[in-house]
Amino acid sequence: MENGARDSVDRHIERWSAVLPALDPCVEGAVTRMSFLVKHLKRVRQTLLAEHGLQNFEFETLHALAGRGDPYRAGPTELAEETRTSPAAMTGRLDALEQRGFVRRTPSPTDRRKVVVELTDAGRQAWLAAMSEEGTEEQRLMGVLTRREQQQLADLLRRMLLAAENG
Amino acid sequence: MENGARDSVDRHIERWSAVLPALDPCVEGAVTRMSFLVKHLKRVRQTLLAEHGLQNFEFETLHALAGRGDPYRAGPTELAEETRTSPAAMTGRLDALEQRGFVRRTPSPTDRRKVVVELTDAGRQAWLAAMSEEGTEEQRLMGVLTRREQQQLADLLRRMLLAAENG
DNA sequence: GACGAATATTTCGATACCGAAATATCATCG
DNA sequence: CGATGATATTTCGGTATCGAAATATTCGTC
Repeated sequence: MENGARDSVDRHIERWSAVLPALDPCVEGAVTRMSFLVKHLKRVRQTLLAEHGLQNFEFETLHALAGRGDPYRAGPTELAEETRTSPAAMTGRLDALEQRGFVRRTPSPTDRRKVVVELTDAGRQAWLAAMSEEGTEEQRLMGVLTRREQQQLADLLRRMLLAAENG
Repeated sequence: MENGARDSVDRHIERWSAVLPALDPCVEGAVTRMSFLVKHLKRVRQTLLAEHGLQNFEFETLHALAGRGDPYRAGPTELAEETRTSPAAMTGRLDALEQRGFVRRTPSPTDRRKVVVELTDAGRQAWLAAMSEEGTEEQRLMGVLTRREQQQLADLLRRMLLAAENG
């Protein structure tokens, strides 16, 4: 056995261990790999989305909004939390999306501080079109794992995320 | 059993499944959790580093340089690849670090196109000081897993990263 | 009902980042 | 040797992002 090949992070860690023996290879390795995988997926998705005339942040926002289900509505603050961005950034995102006609901003009838962001038909179509190819690279990478391993991975990450979210 | 609590991603996916049944909860869940965990760690690290007067990108660059081992030298391109940033971004990073006296840029004696970036003593001390607290949150999150599970996680991620790196 | 705290959104200034072009140097090969 | 392509780094223009301040509205409470 021990069929596994070494990746770039293994090489990193080997060097680091010589410099700082206290470093935990397990922790450092997992965290660094997550960071690299996320950056990789972001890059690939960016080029894929470009063919559909969408930016990364545009798709992410449409995705969050589409995930709300019918009717596709949410407040800017909810969307900011859902996508882990700042409220200020979400204002900029919505400005761009509204200008393209993908979302509509209307004042809330019950609370005049609030704004209701709604996905337009054009926005939903843009999301669906991008969605068709979106996820290809994710599936390719996850595809190297068995179904059971995919489940294991999701479970391990869920426990970590719970620790992150519950302070 | 089934002790596990639901996280924010589980709630996302439940909504999405109603909208788009073709969605693979396993893939989507793992990827989204990685993205959120990375963002979370970045935020926490940023506040920790601020107490040491360091920015996130400064630490990341010093970290990559320190990881080279003695003598702490590398070219801008190597550092850019190692940190998964663009060469243009690395130029900006090095400008900032050089101005603070944490790195030194000298022309390569063998190839006049190249630049040798070297960690100064001040840079190494700044890295070490930040390193003491750095990794606290990483260890807290990884700490919810057993040692064996941590190893499993690192192994699963390694296989995915290998798929990403090998086209 | 009025006043202060809390909430929701936007504006503002600053900045780290990226892609593409520019610049300079090296390597290859006829 | 000279030309062409590859490599290394920087510059440039544009932009998505952030923290903090500004603005507007609602809530709690006395």
